[in-house]
Amino acid sequence: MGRQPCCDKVGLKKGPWTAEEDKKLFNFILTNGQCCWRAVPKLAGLLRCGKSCRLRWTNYLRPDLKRGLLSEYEEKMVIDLHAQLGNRWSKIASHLPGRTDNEIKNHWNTHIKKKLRKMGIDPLTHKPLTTTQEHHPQQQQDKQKKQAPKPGDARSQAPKEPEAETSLKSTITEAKEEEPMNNIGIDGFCTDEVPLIESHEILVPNPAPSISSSSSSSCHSSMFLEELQFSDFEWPCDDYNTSNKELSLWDDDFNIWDFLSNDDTDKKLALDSLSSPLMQCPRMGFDQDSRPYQLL
DNA sequence: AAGGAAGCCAACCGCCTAGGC
DNA sequence: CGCCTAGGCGGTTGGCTTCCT
Repeated sequence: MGRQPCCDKVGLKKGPWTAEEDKKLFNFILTNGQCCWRAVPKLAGLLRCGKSCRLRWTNYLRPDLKRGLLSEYEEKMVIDLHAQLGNRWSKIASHLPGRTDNEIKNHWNTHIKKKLRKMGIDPLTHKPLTTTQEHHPQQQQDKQKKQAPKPGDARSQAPKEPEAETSLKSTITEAKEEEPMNNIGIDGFCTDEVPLIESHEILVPNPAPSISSSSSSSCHSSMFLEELQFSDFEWPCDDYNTSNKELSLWDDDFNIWDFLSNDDTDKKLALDSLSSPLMQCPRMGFDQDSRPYQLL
């Protein structure tokens, strides 16, 4: 017996998300947080399956996502991490704040693989290609696939977790040292400044002592959450195309960090609540000076 | 300029695993 | 222990864009 589908597929919408759907999902998650994805579409008034909603949120709507091409530094990180972790995209993504596993996987398949081959490096093994490999890369890949333990698994290609994690730190440190100072983020928020904090080290800063911990309540900022729902914000509905490039949440017209930048502590508090367990969005938070930081 | 080919990437599918109940 | 769900993953698809002829 197979598993039950994640949802009743009859009458559910598939394909590209519309601006309206995005808005519904975004607002729903903002007000209710992430919980029980199966129930989300129903409660949010969407004709989508829960899995689709989850993917849309994690891959596109999450406020802490970076958009755009991977920087050279990020590419280098991906290559290094891939050499150590194999095709464990989520693990790799967890070391690149604001990037999703899908995004990294796509970038790997479309850009990095080619780049490495061009450089004479086998993207699978990260070792120099032999002459025959260079001439028949695809053939070689197929061969390697057949020799590989069992599909699925990339997991088996990679060394076991602890070793990988240990050697990883040196690689990351190394890569960080080489990173040029060219990726100052919006409003001076530099992604380089993102502390590499383990999950157990995550603290939820509370800039305004008078307000209870963001993790304990979601209601203290409800009015600001309302504001965060962008009720006045113009969502490009009609001409919203499938590649979603017009969606301006993160583009020049509107950026979540821009939204934070105008020294409005209340807004920051509201968004702080988004980084609380309620939102289960542990990559985002604010430091003592109310400067945003992202967590791994 | 037009049309086909190639590239890109969001989204989906099916399967697996982990964890909660 | 078994069931269910979320999350993770590899592989794939399909629509849009860009490139090439």
